[in-house]
Amino acid sequence: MAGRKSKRDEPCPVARGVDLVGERWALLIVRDAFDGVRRFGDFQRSLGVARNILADRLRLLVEDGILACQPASDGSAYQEYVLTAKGQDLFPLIVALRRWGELHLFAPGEAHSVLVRRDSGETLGARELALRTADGRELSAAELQVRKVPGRAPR
Amino acid sequence: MAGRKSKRDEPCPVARGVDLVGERWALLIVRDAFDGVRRFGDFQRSLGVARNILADRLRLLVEDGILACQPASDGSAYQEYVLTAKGQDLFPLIVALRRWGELHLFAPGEAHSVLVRRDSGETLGARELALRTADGRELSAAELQVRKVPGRAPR
DNA sequence: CCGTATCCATTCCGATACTG
DNA sequence: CAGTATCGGAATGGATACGG
Repeated sequence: MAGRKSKRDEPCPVARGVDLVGERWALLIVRDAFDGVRRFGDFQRSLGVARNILADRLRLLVEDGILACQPASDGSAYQEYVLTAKGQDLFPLIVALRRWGELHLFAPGEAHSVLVRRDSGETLGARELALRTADGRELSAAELQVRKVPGRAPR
Repeated sequence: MAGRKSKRDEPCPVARGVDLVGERWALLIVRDAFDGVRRFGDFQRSLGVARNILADRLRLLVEDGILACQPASDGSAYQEYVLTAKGQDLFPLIVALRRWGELHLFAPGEAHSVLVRRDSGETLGARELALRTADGRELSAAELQVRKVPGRAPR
């Protein structure tokens, strides 16, 4: 008579998204995957998560098409986990979370990891990581609004 | 000897962010707040969450400085919950999640809520909701990289 | 209408032992 | 090294009753 309620059928993309990646480990695993981590043990050491939990989360992410499970790349007889196209599309989400964290979750001057350009090494701070229209103007919450699906029950 | 481990001291802004808003209800409450929801009962009906859980999450979000608890705006003798500046800065995160959901979590042609411009009513689809540099070019994962904090134990 | 308090089931998580 | 199995404790979530 308890337990979580699935939002897989909600008409709001945010709600469905939370259902898949709104869990404490999912986004951190994806973050590590963007960082180049592929092996079970490397995820485990990087995250400090219990192995059973990690195995379960990896399985779920593969089920949801966010990670793919490949036989191996080096000689190892084991699996490696890489981002699918769907998983790679989570990049802006990770960046948005990073930006918010940089802005609000560190004391002034406190050190944190940063995004840099792979070629030039140039650091991208919060200013450069904004949500913009094609003409480079920042999108603000004030000018936007959600239009709900008409023919749906309110809940 | 179990329970969750806090990531409040991690040097990665993503990890710290997950610690605050990486929970099943937090982002949905924030989403509703962007939608103009302010009252306890309205959150409750919109989310379908148990009242004790909602009260707890609202309290946490206020503690974390994401929501502010104001005495009232109409005559009601009760509270209302509005986004602080820190909370409003979560907008790009919500949008990124929405974009990903729109792209990957709906069947072709399936209806979902959309973002529209408040003035013109123009719909903003996934194409318009990208992460861009100031000159309007999309930022891709391939060209970026995370530089970790040097003087930290790998954990 | 707005919350708080309590109860119970389920889920989550960490530690550890175990198998290949 | 890469997982699986199991256990106990903690957190989560839903229902409901209660008081302001």
